[in-house]
Amino acid sequence: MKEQVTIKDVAKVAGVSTQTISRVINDRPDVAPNTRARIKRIITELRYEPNALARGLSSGKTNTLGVVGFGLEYFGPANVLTGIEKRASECGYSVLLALIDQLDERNIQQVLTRFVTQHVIGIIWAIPGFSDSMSIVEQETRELNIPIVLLNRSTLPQKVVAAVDNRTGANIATQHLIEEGYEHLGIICGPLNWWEAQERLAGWRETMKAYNKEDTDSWIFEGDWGVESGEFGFHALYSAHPNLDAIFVCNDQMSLGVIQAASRKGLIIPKDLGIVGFDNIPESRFFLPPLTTIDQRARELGALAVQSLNECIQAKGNEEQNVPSANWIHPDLIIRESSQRLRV
Amino acid sequence: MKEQVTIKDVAKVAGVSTQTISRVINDRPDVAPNTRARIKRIITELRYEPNALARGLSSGKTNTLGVVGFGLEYFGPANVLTGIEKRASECGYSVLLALIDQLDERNIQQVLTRFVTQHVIGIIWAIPGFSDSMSIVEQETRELNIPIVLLNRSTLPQKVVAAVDNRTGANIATQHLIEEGYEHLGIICGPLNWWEAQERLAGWRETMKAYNKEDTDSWIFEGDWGVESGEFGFHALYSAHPNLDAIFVCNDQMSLGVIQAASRKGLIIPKDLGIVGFDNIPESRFFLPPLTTIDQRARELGALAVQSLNECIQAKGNEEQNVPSANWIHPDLIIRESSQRLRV
DNA sequence: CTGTTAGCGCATTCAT
DNA sequence: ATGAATGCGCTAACAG
Repeated sequence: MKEQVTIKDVAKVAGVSTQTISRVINDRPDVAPNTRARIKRIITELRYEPNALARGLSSGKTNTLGVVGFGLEYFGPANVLTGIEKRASECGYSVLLALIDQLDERNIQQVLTRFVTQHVIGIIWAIPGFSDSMSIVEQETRELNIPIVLLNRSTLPQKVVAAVDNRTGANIATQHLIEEGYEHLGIICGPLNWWEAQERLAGWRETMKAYNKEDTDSWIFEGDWGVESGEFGFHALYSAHPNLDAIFVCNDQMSLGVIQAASRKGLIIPKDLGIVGFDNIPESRFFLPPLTTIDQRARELGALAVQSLNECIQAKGNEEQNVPSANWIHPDLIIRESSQRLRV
Repeated sequence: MKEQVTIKDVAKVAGVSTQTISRVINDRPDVAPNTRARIKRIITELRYEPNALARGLSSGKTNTLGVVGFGLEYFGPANVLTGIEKRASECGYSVLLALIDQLDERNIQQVLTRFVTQHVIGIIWAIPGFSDSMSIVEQETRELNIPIVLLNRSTLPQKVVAAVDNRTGANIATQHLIEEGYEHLGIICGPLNWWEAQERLAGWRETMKAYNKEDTDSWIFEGDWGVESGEFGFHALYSAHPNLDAIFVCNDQMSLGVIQAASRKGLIIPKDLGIVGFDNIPESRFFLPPLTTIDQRARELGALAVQSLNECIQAKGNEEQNVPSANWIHPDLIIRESSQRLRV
């Protein structure tokens, strides 16, 4: 039973008061240089580690961030979390993780309560923005008085949001297809109660309009992010429009379904059908053919979230000014074979 | 600025001492039923939530688990973490997450120190067992006096390990191929400094031997889990053994590489080449052809880890008996088209 | 069944 | 530049 070394033990050995030790471990300026050095030496010798609980209780501040996550089995969310953890630990924060699968009020309250009792100093809400859940989240977090950053959702008054610029991503993808010479473009989008799916669809529409391709409604298929819905989507669009020659597929899983369904129909990709996906999952590079796709840079989104949260935390110390803002990650187009008609 | 409601406030309103409140929130038996009910009512009315920091400091125990993870961008680890978080929150634990990418001594110490200062009540070490890192981990965690469960690695004296039974998984996979009538089996395994890769190879060898297929060394290719190494592996094995008719590929990513390389060579799967993978990633169901694979049940492994840890924690309270043990998850064979020669 | 006393390890506020 | 006193919110140990 290794007894814990406390600030008192260090003080006793150093022959000073506990306050001085406290000053040293908090890097306060008002300690004599040689005293500080001596104390630091003793601290390492004794292997003293400050008790985070006591610190938190006494100061009213912890160095713990609460992170609410969703769907870690998917590539994007898992990478966001990785980015969050990395940057957080770089900033000296610990990460308290809560995963949610159902966004009902009870779950949300439970998670937030846990965070409050643990006195996290900030919260990152890394849950996809479902249109039907906005109000609950907003309501529950409003009274919290803990800085919070929301990820990948529409902006909210008084809230800080960090997100991938899905709309621009869709612009880039669509434009790329058009510039490769494809003329009859469809889209297979995600479930439209997801903010991300809405944005990608909107971006596609914008670009289509910019190229004078209006009247696009019958060229839209709403999938569910799964491989199978890519297959369904392809069949639906292709049978409605036999002249279909390109599809912007709003994630890589569904793209896989499209590739397979189209190949079975005898279509050659990219000659007969151009495809651009979204996500850049590791496998997409090895699809047949390799998939052109949009890289979300999810890890960087995670880092950005911590960054933004950190600013809120600092700002809170200075003034009671919780600067609401939106911070965007600009996605990248990764060009591979599935969209390159010109090169064939 | 919402002031925190404390146990004192509740006590004052209830007209009792803080001790009684403490007893109620800790579900101690020695409180009069109606007093308890009254206090509970007041607690909800006042929206009182106990301060976890104060509790931890005072009692010397927290309800926080430390989890060290690795490679969340892969399906297995992400699912293990999901399983951990779910079961942990069911058991009333909070999860403190630390991610590591490099297993050097500094990183390990840093993570463990963070956990110690936060006074976690148990640790789950969800890092793949690399043969070269065993000693460090063992050494660093030996003095810790915090219950710890290690995941997916060889057993260690005095330590609790929870793992997928990779060897049996490989047995099942290999046996399945043989029973489907394949005769000339190769294996593409993972990096052999991974415990999991070693076990799968060992399982394959066991079964091969059981079917009187000895002298297998030239039928082994060591990959790196990536899609490309599946391609390499196939080419290497196929050129060395043109009569190769089946491969046990030790993860699904590499299986994808094999499928593609073999298809390009004109081989028909499963007629000319049978393939069994490992992991059961969501995409594997949609490979061409759909992949027969071993499901690790990673989520259940995560749950099992929490379970085991919980037992350690309880045991520690009762006696100083830290029962070392090994807890196994039995993997499942998922039969799909890629291995079914008989049905063709 | 309930209350009193003491203290967990540290930071804050005032001294000096 | 350093120290003494006080309290953060809660629980443990004892008393009654």
